[in-house]
Amino acid sequence: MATSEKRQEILHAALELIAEHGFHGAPIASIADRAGVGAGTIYRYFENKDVLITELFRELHDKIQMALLEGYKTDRSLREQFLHVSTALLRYLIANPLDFRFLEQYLNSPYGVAFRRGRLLGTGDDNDLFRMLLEDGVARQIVKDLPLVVLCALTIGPLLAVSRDHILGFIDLDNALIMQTVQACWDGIKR
Amino acid sequence: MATSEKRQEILHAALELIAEHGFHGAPIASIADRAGVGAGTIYRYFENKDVLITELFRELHDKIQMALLEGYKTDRSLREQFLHVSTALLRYLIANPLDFRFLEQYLNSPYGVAFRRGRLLGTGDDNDLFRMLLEDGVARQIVKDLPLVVLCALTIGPLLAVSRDHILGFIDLDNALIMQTVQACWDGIKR
DNA sequence: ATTTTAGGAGTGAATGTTCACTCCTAAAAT
DNA sequence: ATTTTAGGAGTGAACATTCACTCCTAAAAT
Repeated sequence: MATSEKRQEILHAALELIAEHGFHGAPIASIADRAGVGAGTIYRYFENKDVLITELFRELHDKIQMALLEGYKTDRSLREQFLHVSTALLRYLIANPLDFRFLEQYLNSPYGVAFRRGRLLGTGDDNDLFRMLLEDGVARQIVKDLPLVVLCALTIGPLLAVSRDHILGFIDLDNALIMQTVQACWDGIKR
Repeated sequence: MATSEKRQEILHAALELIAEHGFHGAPIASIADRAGVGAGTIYRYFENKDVLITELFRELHDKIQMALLEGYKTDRSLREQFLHVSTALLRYLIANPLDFRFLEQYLNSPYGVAFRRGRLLGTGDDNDLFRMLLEDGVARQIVKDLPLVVLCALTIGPLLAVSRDHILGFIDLDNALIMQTVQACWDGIKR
């Protein structure tokens, strides 16, 4: 097995275990087992467990940003762009339930708070499509003049919540329901 | 110290520690210390840690339902009732940050999933004001005809998210912002 | 071409720590 | 005197991390 493969195996094993059983259910020993490596090997690739998990999140975040850009047209109306990105996010999350579950675990932990804090204090030029869209909408007076974090709460919040409900089997998020949900989010933030 | 006081001390100590440091930061020994009792004493009042935490949530849930009923008028329009309840929820959460932080920890853990599952499969006659309001709105065609869980996602989701942002210091949820946020939630679900 | 050597990736048993929970003693209540 | 309650040291299990060791590969020496 090549070196980079081994690294990926470890990341993937950690993702699966955390997604399936939460942080509690993902001891290093289990991650090593599932990745097919020795426990000590993990520490050749990652300084410690925290670094492993943070790195996992970073890669996932990038991957999702890429997915949101798929089919994104810069010449559409803001509303259409919002609907596109939101729909893409929902589709990604329900197509990749393991990614979603991990993301949720992460964001609802001390890791996530640190991430959010860094994000908000950042310069704003990071690659967060959602955030840019909302800021643009406020500037052009298409979206309600509310703080960015409130707009995020009104959009990303529900999107994550319905994804969870779908993955847990509480609802069946088919195409029609996805569109209705995304539209409802837009109704909430539009002027 | 009377028996019931001791029980309350234990519950309160657990609430504080979990709110401040998460489940990880609330070992039995610390809970006992903060409550001013011996570790063994806790097991005289609660079968195990799970029962203690579940009980804590149950009491908190009841307390919040009571707070939502404060000043609730049955003769107002659905919209006004929704705004009232949502505003009351926001006010309660930002006035009781420890309660909020605990609630969040709980709902985003395996406990919370179990709770939500029980809730959705239940008969619907439990004392959940929010849920009743939304169901009523759908029946009277005032609210979008979406599954109940989606409507919950569109309302409770953002409310919890902005509360968190306020408590973490990312925004200042003053009266004006509370009203705007609640109104935005309504805009999202109204027909 | 064959053997020797070096280096570093990989390992998992051992370590020290933390945890939920138990159990026995002592104090308080009856 | 007897029963009930409280306490906290003790217990074993689970955990992240370490470290002394084992390969394996590929370069160097012959």
